[in-house]
Amino acid sequence: MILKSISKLKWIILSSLQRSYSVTPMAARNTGKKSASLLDNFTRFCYQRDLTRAMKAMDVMQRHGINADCITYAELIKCCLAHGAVEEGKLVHEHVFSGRFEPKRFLVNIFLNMYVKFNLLEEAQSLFDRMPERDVVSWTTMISAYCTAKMNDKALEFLILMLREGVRPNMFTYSAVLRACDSLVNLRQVHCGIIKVGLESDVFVRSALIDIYAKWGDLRNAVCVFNEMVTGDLVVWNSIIGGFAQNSDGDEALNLFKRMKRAGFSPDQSTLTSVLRACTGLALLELGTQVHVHVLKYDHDLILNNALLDMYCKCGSLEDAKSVFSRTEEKDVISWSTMIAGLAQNGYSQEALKLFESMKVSGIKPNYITIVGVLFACSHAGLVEDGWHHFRSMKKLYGIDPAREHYSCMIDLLGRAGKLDEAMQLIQEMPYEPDAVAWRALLGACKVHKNTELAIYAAKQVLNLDPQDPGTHILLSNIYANSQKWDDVAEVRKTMRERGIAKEPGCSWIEINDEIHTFFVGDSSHPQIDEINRQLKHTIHKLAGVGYVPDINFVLHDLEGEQKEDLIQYHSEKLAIVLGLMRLTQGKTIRIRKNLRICGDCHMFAKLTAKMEHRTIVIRDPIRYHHFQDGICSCGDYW
DNA sequence: GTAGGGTTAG
Repeated sequence: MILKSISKLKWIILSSLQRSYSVTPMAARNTGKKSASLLDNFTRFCYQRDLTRAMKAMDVMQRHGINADCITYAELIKCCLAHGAVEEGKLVHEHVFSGRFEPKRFLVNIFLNMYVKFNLLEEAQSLFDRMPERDVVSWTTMISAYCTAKMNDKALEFLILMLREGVRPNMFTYSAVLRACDSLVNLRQVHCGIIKVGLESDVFVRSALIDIYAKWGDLRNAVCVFNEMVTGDLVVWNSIIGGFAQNSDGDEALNLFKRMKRAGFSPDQSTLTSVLRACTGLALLELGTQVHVHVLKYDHDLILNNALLDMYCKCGSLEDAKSVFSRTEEKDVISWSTMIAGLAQNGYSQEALKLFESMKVSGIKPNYITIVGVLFACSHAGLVEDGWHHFRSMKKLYGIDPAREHYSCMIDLLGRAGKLDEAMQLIQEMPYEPDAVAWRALLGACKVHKNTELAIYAAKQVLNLDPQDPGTHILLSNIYANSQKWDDVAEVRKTMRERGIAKEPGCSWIEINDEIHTFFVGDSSHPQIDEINRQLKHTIHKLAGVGYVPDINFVLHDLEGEQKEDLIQYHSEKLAIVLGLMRLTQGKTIRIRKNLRICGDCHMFAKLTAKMEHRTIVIRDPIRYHHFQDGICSCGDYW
């Protein structure tokens, strides 16, 4: 009833205005005044970002056939974008295009951009197709849209089309289109184009180039682009630091971070996230904790907090991780997955599984990475049935198809439980071609459960898929040696020589008072090495009293590639443990990071030392975490 | 009016 009255009233006003418009000059002047005030109001509402009133004013203008200027409409679109008002945006589009009013090209570009921002790619494309003239902004908007939609081919095709139409791409176009380069080949082609038009020095283009080279693992070229930096820019620094951090070169990421600070730049959220990632990779808890202080400034940055959480988890500092996790108010799937995997990797399987239940209660949907963490937890707790349950129901409950990674987890789980036949069966039945990860999982199981025959088979499969893997070559050679198959040993060594595969030297490092102490096997370069050796002998002697016998039969467990003549007592982690005992105050956890898998003897050494010295020792190898406490290890002697 | 950098597994 009320609505009817309003529309009737509107009709009366409108018709009276229309009538008066064509009657007398005086009335026309009045109407002119009315239009002016309508326009005035409309303009004011647009600039005030008052969407509701602006839309009402536009409605009246529509009925009067009045149009504002393009700049005001542009303001209104900004207002729609700010409010996420899709329908209103469409109405403005209709209004502007409905009369005899001809919008300037920049306004059409703004509508184009609006559709892109609202994820309405089809509408954007249709508007683009109808544009009589398309300038560099129109093309760039479309290219950027296709990049965001990960339609790389389309984005690159548009770059060619625009060049054909004679429109020259600018720095906006190139910084956008670089994201679409999905191989080093097309990246180099686009890079050539950029150099040709002299846009390589633009900071936006430069950071995009560095980023995409790093994403394709070509750090050499990323550094080349970076080194030509003429003007400084934080994002360019962040691109190169992030590039190294993401490519597992934490050392170089941290070096660059120091250089960045010397160059006078203050780190922002993105820098700190990459620095934390570098700390995570290197297991540098002290440095990571120092970064935490700077993170406090960005309390609500979820990405940064997730990186911090992961750093504490991967550095084995679960108390800090839990504290960061509980203080994170708006947890997302990554926060939950990180914490679940962190607990599982550090040996707290039951807690991890409980947290998974809490996650579901909280309403956050697990993703495939979450499930990897859950299966990992089941595997470590020996929960074969629970593992099968999660694996079999993941599709039904969470809509996630089991991926290779999930199969590898299940192979690990079955293998760990000694069910080698079932593990092998799963490899054969999985709907994917088994990869090196799957075979390595089986190999790990064979190693622990001492199934030499299957171990040889699995190792060969790993080497078919990853022919350069030094660890597996050494392991295979050791298995043959153990079985007295000397011809086979010689064959493996020959293959390694031919393929130029060197034994990677074992290396461990420990952080003490901001200093990183690195040890290689049999290393004598450390300034305190004599004292360390004395202490090591002393510790071994004391351990002998509680039953420690150096395990020289470490064949199936020696992944170091350290031959028997290398005295196992000089394995790098032992040196690092001893330095930790000497330099870290009683009660402080000894945390060691190692580049290769820990050997059986060092594992036993760490277990007994932890018990004898009443210390917690955490050794993180490239795959597993080992928390030694009170004579036992969180890995359950399976690694 | 169009553009660049950061988080979870294996």
